[in-house]
Amino acid sequence: LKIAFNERKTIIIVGNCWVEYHGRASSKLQPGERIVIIKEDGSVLVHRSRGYEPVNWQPSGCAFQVYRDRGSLVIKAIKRRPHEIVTMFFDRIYLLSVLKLIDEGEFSLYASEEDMQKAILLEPSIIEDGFKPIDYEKKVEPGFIDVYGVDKNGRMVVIEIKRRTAGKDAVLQLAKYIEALKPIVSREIRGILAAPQISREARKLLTSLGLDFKRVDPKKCSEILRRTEDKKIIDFLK
Amino acid sequence: LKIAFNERKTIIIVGNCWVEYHGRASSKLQPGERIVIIKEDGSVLVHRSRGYEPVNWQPSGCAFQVYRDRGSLVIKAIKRRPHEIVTMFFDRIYLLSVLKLIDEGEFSLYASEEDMQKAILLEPSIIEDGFKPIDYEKKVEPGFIDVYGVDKNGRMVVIEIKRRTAGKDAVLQLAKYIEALKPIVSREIRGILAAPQISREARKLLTSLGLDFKRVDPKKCSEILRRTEDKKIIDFLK
DNA sequence: CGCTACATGTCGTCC
DNA sequence: GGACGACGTGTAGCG
Repeated sequence: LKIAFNERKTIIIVGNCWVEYHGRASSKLQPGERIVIIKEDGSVLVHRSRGYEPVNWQPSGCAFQVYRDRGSLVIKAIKRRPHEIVTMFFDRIYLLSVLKLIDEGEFSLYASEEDMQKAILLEPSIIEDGFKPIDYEKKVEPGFIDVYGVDKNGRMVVIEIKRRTAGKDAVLQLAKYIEALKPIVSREIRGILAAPQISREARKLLTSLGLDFKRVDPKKCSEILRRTEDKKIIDFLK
Repeated sequence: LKIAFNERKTIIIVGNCWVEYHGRASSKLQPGERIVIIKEDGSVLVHRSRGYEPVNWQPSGCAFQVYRDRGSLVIKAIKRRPHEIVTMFFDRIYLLSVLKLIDEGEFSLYASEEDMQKAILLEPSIIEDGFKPIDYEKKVEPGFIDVYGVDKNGRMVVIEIKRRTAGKDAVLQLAKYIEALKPIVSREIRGILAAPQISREARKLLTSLGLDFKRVDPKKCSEILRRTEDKKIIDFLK
């Protein structure tokens, strides 16, 4: 097992164990049968029989100590910054598997907020006719403006993008950016929240602040992107 | 395998697979060797050889379809609300384990934000001398106030608790609550952000809004809690 | 079911 | 290394 750690293999252990954690918080897990995965990059997962989330874990970059103590196998996973320790005690092991996984497969995700941003820049009419983007990820005092530009009447437009139902936090974020821009830009500033949906309360707040909402579907955005990528390839081949 | 699903067992599969996901977004994972866990409550995890997070997953409550297609094992995990499908294709399986995990062990976590809240209510002096809490988790228009009360001079105090370094969002949250209370409470309102630390920018914002910061350590809070629990037991035994 | 806020969130990214 | 925001965030709690 120690050799396995040194050789950076992936380890699966199923057995009866109890776990302690100390770090940003502390936790204790009483004995029970669990699945433990220790990955080659030094990440650790302790999974119970239910639930998506691990009950205990450690992100990648751990150092390990393995030893026997009164008939139990003890594995310590130690991390610096933040300093955190997960200690696992096993008294019975049902399955122990040491693997070298070969995994070069590419992972691609579509319809993220980034896709929405790209789609708006490529096809600004999904916000409104005549909208012209000027820049994106623009730093202003309170943070970054997703996209800004001018509308068909030449008014400045600030856009905040959310890939899911926009809540009040999204409205406050948009309002914050506009407030920060007001002293810099003397012209009138419009704010548009672009999201697939908006919560009732957020809508109220938005209206009271004189800002706009524009329904934008992440899926459609990713389609626009792919269509445009295809077009690029076609243009290139011409 | 189908029987295993019906009997609500926990399944571990290690093998060469590719995965598709469609739902709120879409994703594709090219072939590679991975660890797949299907739990008895219908949650699914696809783990690569690195990283804390699963590359694909499904929260609990999935329905499953299992079949063979052109020499590959196909497992579909389907979820309603939101409607999402993860499809896994295996062409080689190195390890297949069907388990019934017995896990009744209790899990307890210390030093959460809830612990901090309880500690402040039990020992208000950790905020400041003379502070008297009135209520907690109080609903106001924009959300819930963690704790509020009065200081030694009878001024109203609103407290926002954060278990880690407070950022600008925490300051805005506190400011939001105070704004909402101003029309209701005619008296002066003080706002205190209670957290182990505060970011430089958040500090500036806090000061400019005339609000206060009080350093509170989550660990110390959990100690106060346990001390007080011990005291309760001692009092009970008297 | 919608909304709100927490989380040992984790992770990327920019300064 | 700190700060900040996104995430298919997940999860619990409340109306």
